[in-house]
Formats: sequence, C-alpha cells, structure tokens
Amino acid sequence: MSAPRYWLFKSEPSSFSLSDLKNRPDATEHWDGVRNFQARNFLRDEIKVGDLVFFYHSNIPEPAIVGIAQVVREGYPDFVAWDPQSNYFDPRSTPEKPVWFMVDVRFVSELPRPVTLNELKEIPELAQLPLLNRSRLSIQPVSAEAWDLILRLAGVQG
DNA sequence: GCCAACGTTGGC
DNA sequence: GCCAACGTTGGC
Repeated sequence: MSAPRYWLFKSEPSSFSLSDLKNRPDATEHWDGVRNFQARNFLRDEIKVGDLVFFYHSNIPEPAIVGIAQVVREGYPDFVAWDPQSNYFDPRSTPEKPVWFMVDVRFVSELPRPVTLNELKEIPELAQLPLLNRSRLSIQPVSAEAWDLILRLAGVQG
C-alpha cells in the first residue's frame, strides 16, 4: 500500500463545517456537490482511502484550516447530481454515465489552533500551495512538506 | 455586500 | 477553436 497523500477540501461552514462532520453518524459524510472538473478529477482518480485531508473553512471573516479528516471511501458517482430537487442537480450526469464524483471522509481531529489564510500567506515555503494561487479550486493537493509545515503551525506535535 | 478572479458556456 | 458573456467563488 502506498503512503497516504494529502489534500485540502474547502467548505463554507454555514453549509457544512468541521463540527458538522464530527457530529455525523460515524463522523462520516459524503463530500458531494463538487461541480468543477479539475476537482472532480482529483475525486475520481487520485484520492485514495487513507489519504488525509485538511478541512478548510471558506467565505468567513477569517478563513482557516481548522481540522483533519481521512478518506474512508474513494471516488464514486455523486448521486446528488441525479436529484432534480437538489441545488447540485445536473441533468448531464446519469447513473449510466456519471459526470460528478465524490468521496467519503471521516472526522479525525480539530487542530489545536486554526491556521488562518493570512498566516499561510506569510510563509514563503507555501507560495506554491494552490490555496494561495489557485484560490477557487475546492479540492486540491497538499505536498508532504506543506502538510508537515502546516501541522507545526497548528501546534500539532511532530 | 462588493467585486476581482476565473471556470464554463455557447455563438460564431 | 476562439473568445465574449455569464455565473460562481471567496476574500475583503
């Protein structure tokens, strides 16, 4: 089995927050509703069971990485896209030819302290982080080096 | 609430 | 295949 890889998932806490994840049954939830092709490709092709995920809160006064989740089920069709009642309905996607994919993630931990976007911007080693230069990508890879650095910023014992 | 950035759509 | 128009994201 290959080493786990690292990702960052963004969510607006008003729609789904880290504590929402923690309070789900089994602390597990489908990461549905992603409607961007590059993010879809990560979900469908790259993200594997066991990979670790930074949970980022966006669209708030102090956007920040607030916690860690782990992938417990890898890429499968996002069935929300088939529900005409859903905001994420997309008639192009069908069970026979799904367009959109999701993974399931489980709550792992809350960071000892959140690492804010402003802090991240101050760190030259993180300049390549997609969060800082591809700010609209909602599912993005994090290098092992960046992962460790951010954990240290968050006060996690290394 | 504003608006810049940028991904997506669709006319040509 | 280009690119203008449009819609959405997300920082501020």
